Amino acid sequence: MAQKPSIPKGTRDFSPAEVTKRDYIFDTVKRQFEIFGFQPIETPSFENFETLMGKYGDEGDRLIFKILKSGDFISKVDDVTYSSKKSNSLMPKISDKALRYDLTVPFARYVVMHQNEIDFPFKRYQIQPVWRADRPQKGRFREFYQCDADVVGSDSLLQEVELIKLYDAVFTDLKLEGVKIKLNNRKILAGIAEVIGVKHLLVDFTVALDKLDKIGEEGVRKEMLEKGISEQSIEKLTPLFHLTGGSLVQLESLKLLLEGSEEGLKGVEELIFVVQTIQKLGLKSASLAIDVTLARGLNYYTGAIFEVSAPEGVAMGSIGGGGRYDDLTGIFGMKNTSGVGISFGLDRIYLVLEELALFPEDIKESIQVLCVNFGDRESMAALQLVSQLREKGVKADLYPSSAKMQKQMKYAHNRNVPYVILIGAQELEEGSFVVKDMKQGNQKSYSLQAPEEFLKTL
RNA sequence: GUGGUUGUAGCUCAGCUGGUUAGAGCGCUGGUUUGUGGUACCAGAAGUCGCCGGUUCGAACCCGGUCUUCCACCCCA
Repeated sequence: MAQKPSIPKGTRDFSPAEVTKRDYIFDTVKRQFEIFGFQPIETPSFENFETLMGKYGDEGDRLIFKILKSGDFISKVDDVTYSSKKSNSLMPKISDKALRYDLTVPFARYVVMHQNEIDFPFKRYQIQPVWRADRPQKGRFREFYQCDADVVGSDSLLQEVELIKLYDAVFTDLKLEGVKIKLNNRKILAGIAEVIGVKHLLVDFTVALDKLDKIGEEGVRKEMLEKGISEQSIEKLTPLFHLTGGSLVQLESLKLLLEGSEEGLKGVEELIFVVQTIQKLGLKSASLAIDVTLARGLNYYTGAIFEVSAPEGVAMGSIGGGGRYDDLTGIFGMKNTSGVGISFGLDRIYLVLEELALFPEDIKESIQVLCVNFGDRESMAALQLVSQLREKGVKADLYPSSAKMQKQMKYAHNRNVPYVILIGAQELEEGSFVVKDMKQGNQKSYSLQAPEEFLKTL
């Protein structure tokens, strides 16, 4: 009985055409990473259980894929734990490894373990798959690639500026115009919470504020009330909902609002520096804007927060994000190491490029030349020509069997092969080969002695 | 994790209130065309109706479970 093949929920196969397009994005991103001075590292696909657990909050722990221990692990669990049926206490007894959930925590682990061999500031990039036991939706998978660039060991605000320039450079190379880079600062959020007297509810406060563009001002007020924030406090936020003008104007208004909060004002100063510096340097295709409601990934960010959204008109969540974390390596015992990083959502960028038809035409070609197979004698000559072309770096192939001409032509057509070479009995006698241009439809004859004449036209 | 949604030929989908042999378009194979693809015409192959169970004389259709898809929440790339 044949088994019906299937793949797990939230995972995908990639066809040759898809891999080619994904590689185009990977290569573009990698090139810019290296141009900006980042170095690649890789870490294992699974880590020790304790390395990952507790780093992403309760919600994150739930989404981590755990790997079962080997051997007869159940028999080693004591009866009390076993009969308690509590997943939390049972988990460490049956699992001691887990699949990588993101690239940031493994990177922190890497930095701490290799601190003696690293020259700081350390700029690294990493492009590897990560796994989350999430419920899949469009653009959300259980296995997907993350693509991170981080700098550790420098608290200079120039790094924030550099990372914004890096975003711009990558999206410019990908011909993706109109990307919006949104910028905020955790210190501003903390400052606002302080000023309105809800410092202890910072997370609830920011989570609610983050939803402004989704549920509107009324929705945010309602959610804040439900989370236990008083009406008077919420009332003080009113100017926040109506910030207008350019980034610098908004930051000036924020200064007034944050009077009395040292931390908040520091956050504003930081953003003013970043915005002004970017204005001096200029951006090619992306735009930068302050968004005080931005509050993603609050777990470890301490300074700047970035989020990148697709150009207007494309229904897609964020296609990148990042921020500064002053104490990421602290959890592994290495203090006072500031880091800042950004991430590209490759799978989503792929979907956006696809929707806007921005993949270059020429990456669709699998091979440049296909030789038609006319039989044993003819194909020997064809194979020799194919070898010569390959030595010149031309992607060339010979159809493996002398199938019907129609079938071979159709194969070439379906695979988008731009040139088909014909060497039949007649050509063999004349010592020539015919090249058919599949786009134009015309064909031309060349001498087998001088294939470089054909090479010139490629 | 909560609530909802989807699943019929390789692909996109039709199939009326349960009723005999389950349909279309595209694709595929062959032919018109034995040295020429994309167009046209002709013919053909291909489906355990996601899976398991139940109701019924009878289920693609109704009911339960399960897997999958997509959506909202949660969270996030």
